[in-house]
Amino acid sequence: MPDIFADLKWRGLIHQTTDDENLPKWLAAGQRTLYAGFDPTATSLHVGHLLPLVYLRRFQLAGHKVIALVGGATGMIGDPSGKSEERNLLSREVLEANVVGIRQQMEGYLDFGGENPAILLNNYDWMRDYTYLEFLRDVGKHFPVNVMMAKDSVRSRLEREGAGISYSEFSYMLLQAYDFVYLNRNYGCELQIGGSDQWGNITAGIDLARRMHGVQLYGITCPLLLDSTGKKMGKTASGDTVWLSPERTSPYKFYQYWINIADADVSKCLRFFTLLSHEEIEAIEQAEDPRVRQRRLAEEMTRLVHGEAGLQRAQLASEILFGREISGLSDAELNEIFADVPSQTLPKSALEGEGLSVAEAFTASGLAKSNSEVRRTVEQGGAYVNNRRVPGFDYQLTAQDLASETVMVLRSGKKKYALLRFV
RNA sequence: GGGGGGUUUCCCGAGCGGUCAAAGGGGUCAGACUGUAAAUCUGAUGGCUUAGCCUUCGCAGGUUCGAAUCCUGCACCCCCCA
Repeated sequence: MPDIFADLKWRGLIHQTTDDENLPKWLAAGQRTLYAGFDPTATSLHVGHLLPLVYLRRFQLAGHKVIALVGGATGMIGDPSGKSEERNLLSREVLEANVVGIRQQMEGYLDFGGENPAILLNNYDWMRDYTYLEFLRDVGKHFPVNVMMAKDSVRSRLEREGAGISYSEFSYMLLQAYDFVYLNRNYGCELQIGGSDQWGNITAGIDLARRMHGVQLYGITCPLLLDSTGKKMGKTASGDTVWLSPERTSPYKFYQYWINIADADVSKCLRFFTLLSHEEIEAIEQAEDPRVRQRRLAEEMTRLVHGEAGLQRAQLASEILFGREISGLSDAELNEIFADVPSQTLPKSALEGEGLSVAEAFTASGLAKSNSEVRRTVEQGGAYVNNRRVPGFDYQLTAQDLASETVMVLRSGKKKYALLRFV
């Protein structure tokens, strides 16, 4: 059995463990069962979820049994960990849709077939029929309030002026603690992994198991995903969340996200997210051309999330988009390459006669909000049509400026593209 | 309840009767350099039919040839006293 603990350590993926001494040996001694929980706060997972997901995958590949738990029940309450303010409750319908979406995505990352299949569970299944009275007697009885108050997630809220915490969020940890105990009883699960903000919830589960059944469980937390400037990762430069579903974040944008990872963070990302071996990663880190690191990272990540076909598409699009003048391509090719780029449709007649002013074209495409903005961009040399710089604000676009039969490719600055279709 | 201070363009923050679309910083955008980086440098940053015009300085009125600047009322915020 491969030494999973040493691997995690090498990758910098161990933040804390509940038993530094025995955990490595215990893991090395045989197949263990572990779980990680996922909050169904949206219909899709995002880059932030990838860390625990790949974490589970690593364990699975090392021969351990993994459980991915979707929090259909816990999501109804909301985990206060790492949140500075009380959260709004999600409606039941939204939650159900989210659970469905997330379950589907999980299938892409873990192997649910084969010799050592992963297990996918939803805690709503065992919490649904648990009555309040029974729960208080079985579980609540084992939680000293003074201990609960001391947990980071609760204390930081109480200390924060004007924040406070509701009773429901306060008792969230009981639910997660009980999940662990339930999984232990029914699936032999003995280890929980999560982000460092999950420490309080994980130890709550370990305490509960000891009190209820006298068993010893374990926990490992991984570091929070912060970049070198201390900001949470997983957002594009413009602040959009990087989702794992191609509908929400196109393979092209996803690929671009990783290509644009800062030098200071690229090593960490390679270690955290990819399944590449230590030797491979070290070789990449020492490559002559520093861009190899980002390219390789983007390649691995896009292949993992969007498959080989998605990667091909993203790479082709990137090549064209950051290349020279766009010409000699057909509608079909352009539509393929720019599948992810926002587009607007205008009547063909707009290009006739005088033609279409640059101002109209750029505002219609959504690349600029006002004519003044277009004027500025053009005057500063940042406006392009088919990757050719627009010579002046007075320039009129005609059928001559089409990149293919009906498509015109507009660009503002270095990276922002939009398509205009003329029909 | 009494007294004082505040509310400015995306944010912070100057301005205290005309030279104010409003200093400075941050952010953002664009350009150069580069590696589709970082750092740096340059420029831009209310709108428009752009040498000009129009709308902005909490809200509503007023004084004045002219108001972000003065007066009145209202709303919200902060501080001090009770």
